[in-house]
Amino acid sequence: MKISEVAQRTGLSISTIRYYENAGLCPAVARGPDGKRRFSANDADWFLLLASLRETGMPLSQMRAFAALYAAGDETVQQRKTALLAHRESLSQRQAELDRCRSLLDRKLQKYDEILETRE
Amino acid sequence: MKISEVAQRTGLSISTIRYYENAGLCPAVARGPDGKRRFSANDADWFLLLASLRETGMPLSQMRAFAALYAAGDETVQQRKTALLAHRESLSQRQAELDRCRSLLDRKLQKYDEILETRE
DNA sequence: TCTTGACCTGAAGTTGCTTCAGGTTGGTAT
DNA sequence: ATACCAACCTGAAGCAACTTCAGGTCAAGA
Repeated sequence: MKISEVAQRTGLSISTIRYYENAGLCPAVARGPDGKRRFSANDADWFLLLASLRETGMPLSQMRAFAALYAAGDETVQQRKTALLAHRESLSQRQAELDRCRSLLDRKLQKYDEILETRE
Repeated sequence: MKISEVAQRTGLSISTIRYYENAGLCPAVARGPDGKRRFSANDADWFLLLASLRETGMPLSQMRAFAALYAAGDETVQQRKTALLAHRESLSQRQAELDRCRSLLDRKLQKYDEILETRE
């Protein structure tokens, strides 16, 4: 799979994919004889997971640690599970916070409506 | 109100508050005779709104535009309302995206569980 | 043949903060 | 009185996570 396809599937930009590889967030990606990256289906899946982790606010440093576990093979599944569980918890908090923000915005919008009505 | 109190109320750091003022995200804050910032209740409320906008992903450039409308007075209420409605919409999309990420994480966790069970 | 498009690298630029160095107050303990 | 401390100040540098840019390779199509 070409880098452009991985970008399409994951929603990451091509630059970001290269940046992530360079930052040690994935096992080294294979190259064709022309020097271009050739992604396996596994690679693509991994980048999809990375995209979700990043989107939900995991810092690169944690993602790097997670990638190291992945690279270390099946014995680390338990640790990876623990990491994901912790991250899911922090995502919940994030979502709750966003809901609080939304209701503040809603209250503000209501005030604007009152002002606009009062003014006829 | 002192800057530390505003920080407490809004969840913004003291540095961020100064940075925001400097970046033109609020009407100039009054100073005491000692040169220290003295925030009015309005100032504090404004920073609380700024905090919510930022937390929900609005870029500083948009916040600056929004602040300019605020500074321009009551005639801009309609424009501010329009801006907030648009932002609330983008927040909805963000939240939907986070939910998709969450379910991807959940599927991944399930796979981990299967691996761990299979292995007894 | 020549140009176009997709890829490559390494470096510089951007956003949104945070941290640091160095300086000024005002209140309290000695 | 004086010594000290915490809380504030400014301007500059540092940092995370990208994006953009400059310059280069290569295969395929007009």
